[in-house]
Amino acid sequence: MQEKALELLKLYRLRNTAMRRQVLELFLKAGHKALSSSNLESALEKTDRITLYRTLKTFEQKGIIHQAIDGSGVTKYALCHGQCSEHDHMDDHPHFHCKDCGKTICLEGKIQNNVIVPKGFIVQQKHFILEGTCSDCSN
Amino acid sequence: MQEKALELLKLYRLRNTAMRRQVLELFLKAGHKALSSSNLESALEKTDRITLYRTLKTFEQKGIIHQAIDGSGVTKYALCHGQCSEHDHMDDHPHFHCKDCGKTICLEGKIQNNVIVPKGFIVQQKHFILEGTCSDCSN
DNA sequence: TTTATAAATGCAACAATGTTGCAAAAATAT
DNA sequence: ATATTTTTGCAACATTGTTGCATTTATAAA
Repeated sequence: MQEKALELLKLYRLRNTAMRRQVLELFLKAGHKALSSSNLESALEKTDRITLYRTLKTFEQKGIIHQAIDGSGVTKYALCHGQCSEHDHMDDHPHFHCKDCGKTICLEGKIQNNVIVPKGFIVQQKHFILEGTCSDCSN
Repeated sequence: MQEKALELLKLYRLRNTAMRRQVLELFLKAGHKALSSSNLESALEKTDRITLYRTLKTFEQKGIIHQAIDGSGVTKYALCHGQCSEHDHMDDHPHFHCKDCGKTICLEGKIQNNVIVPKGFIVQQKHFILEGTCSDCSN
């Protein structure tokens, strides 16, 4: 995991700092699960909220992580497993949000768009959120 | 508009107060456009943020308005034009969010769900957000 | 290996959004 | 007109997020 984190930082030409390494490792460990700022904060040893926010913004801009919109009101991020690039996120997959535990995960598959928008409306991005109960909570 | 507002308050057995009347009138005027707390606040003469939040919560619980999730991080509400009832929102229509002006509107049509969720996951609600440029901003 | 420089951090200070408890005020029922 | 229930408005607080600026750190250059 540590090697992978360092690799990614090098790949995206980002300086190797303690915060970036740790945050990246947490995202790698989380896999398809989205993490909020407070999630990360409690998992980190040394925490500076401001630096964390800036780290997340940097990672998002580079295309390492993407916002997982789940309607919870909390901003969450997940690793870009696909082919996201700088300023061009390709995360057109659905997100599942568990009402019980609050967890959000990235689902497989592309979002299909069969929505007809009124004249003059230009669609640039789509978000599909499924809300319900996850496998951990449904037992 | 005033009559309609009073009618709705009576229908849902809510006391006729200045705040509720005004907020309801603003929603009726907005039609399919979603309004945020701050949107409403600046449109209201006499404003108490706390009372406004409580009013919105009450209206939502009664099924008069529904949250229009748009990924902006700001909670927005729109009138339930369909057949929402107490604690059972039927607002399964897509929402359009304009990146330029920040406006969010309710679109016609039902959300179609062709997403396959992993085993053990139970879907209760769906949200479809289209992001882009609205007709007012695309000219 | 030391030094220069560019980038990132950590702090204070602030803004927006949202919640709870409680006394006072207002709306409806009697 | 009065009693009762609901709603309001206030203080106080919590969370999430942002900006400016001096200090520190990571990397590049000598």
